[in-house]
Amino acid sequence: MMVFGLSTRLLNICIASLCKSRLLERAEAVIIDGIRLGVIPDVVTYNTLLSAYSRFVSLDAAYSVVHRMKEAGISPDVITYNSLLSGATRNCLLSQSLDLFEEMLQAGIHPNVWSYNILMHCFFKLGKPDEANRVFQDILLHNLTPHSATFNIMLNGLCKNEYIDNALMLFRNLQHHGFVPRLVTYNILIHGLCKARRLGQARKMLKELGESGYEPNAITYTTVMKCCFKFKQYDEGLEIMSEMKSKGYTFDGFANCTVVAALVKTGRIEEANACMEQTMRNGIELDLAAYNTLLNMYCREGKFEAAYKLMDEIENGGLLCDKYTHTIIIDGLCKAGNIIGAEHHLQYMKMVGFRENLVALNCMIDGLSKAGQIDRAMDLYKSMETKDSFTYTSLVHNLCKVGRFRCASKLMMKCLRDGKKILRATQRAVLDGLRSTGYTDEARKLRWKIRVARILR
DNA sequence: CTAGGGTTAG
Repeated sequence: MMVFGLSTRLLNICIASLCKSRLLERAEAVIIDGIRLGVIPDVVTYNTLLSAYSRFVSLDAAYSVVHRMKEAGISPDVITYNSLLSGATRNCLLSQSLDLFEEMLQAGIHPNVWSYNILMHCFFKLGKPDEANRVFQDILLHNLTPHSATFNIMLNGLCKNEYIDNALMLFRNLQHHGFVPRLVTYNILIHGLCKARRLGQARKMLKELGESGYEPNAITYTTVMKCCFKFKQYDEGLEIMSEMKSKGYTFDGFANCTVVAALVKTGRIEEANACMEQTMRNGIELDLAAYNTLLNMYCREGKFEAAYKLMDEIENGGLLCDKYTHTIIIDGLCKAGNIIGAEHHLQYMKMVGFRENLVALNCMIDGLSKAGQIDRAMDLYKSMETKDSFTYTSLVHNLCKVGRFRCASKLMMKCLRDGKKILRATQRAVLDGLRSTGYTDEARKLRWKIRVARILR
């Protein structure tokens, strides 16, 4: 008995290590060998295997382990259910999660704090913060000791459901009761603040993070950086980028795309080049999004030959150019004043099977209007299935530039009726234009419409 | 077992 117990423990250690390295087939083989030698797998063995299948393979594969363990006469325990629950929640099979929870209760298995943690997470994913909060209260009422993850899940869920103020309040309250935030906690709140455009508070939280003795990690940096770029605070974002670099963090593929795109957008081509090269030196392979980023860089430099060559390389390397690739080329050609080339590429895009692409057409509209072909831009606009605020802003802006204020005004009214917003500067250009050319009534009418639209929104 | 993710247009 003693020998068996010990052997099963050893088996489990071995299985855990194989599972951790995702060597599931080897793990299965070891279990079979073990049985042959008389080592009986227990609930821990199956749970370990199940959790790995759920994480690395599929939920169905995890269920088949449950089936096998039941056949072997072993009853699922709370950990079995928690693994299934977290798998279902991770895969957004939320009703399945709720069913599993119910099933667990029916089977007479008492949920532990992790079961409740996952359930909370599930309710947040469902967009039901009230239900999640009820679970949170349940944890406290059932005298289950909350784990620090319990609080982090709660805070994250509140942030994701746009209850950032509640999250902050809970955070302060918890701190007051002795909760020691972890780095994750700060990252959660900083992301929430960034998303809510509260950059000042995000900055303060970043400072607090430092004062608590933590060092921002790569996640902290990329969160804040991305947020700066999103709100067009490029200098600030780039400053964070260099701070991140100076701390010795390197970019992964995702961060690299964000940074290079921002550098290109702000005309810092040299730096963009350097960044791209550094990332490649770090052994990160370029995928399609990275190629697209590089392609955009070539276009902005006017290196169209290099751009076309890169497109060939992409497709020869087994990747397929996507709508981003083609749109980047079309926009690049437009910006370089090569309208004919851009139109050709638009045709080509259609030919290789892409359906009408709003962004590509918007680029075309902008290109045509800037190249003095505003009537053709208007024709294109009329032929479009869908329009958005870019379409309107681009046309209205360029109509103003050539002094066609009444046409611009009409288009803007249509835009407002469509419920699309238009850049403030462009609105002003139309109003000023109408007034300066004597159409004060029209200006007044337009102003009224703008106000109404603002109230309705 | 919770935190960030990339690329295009005004």
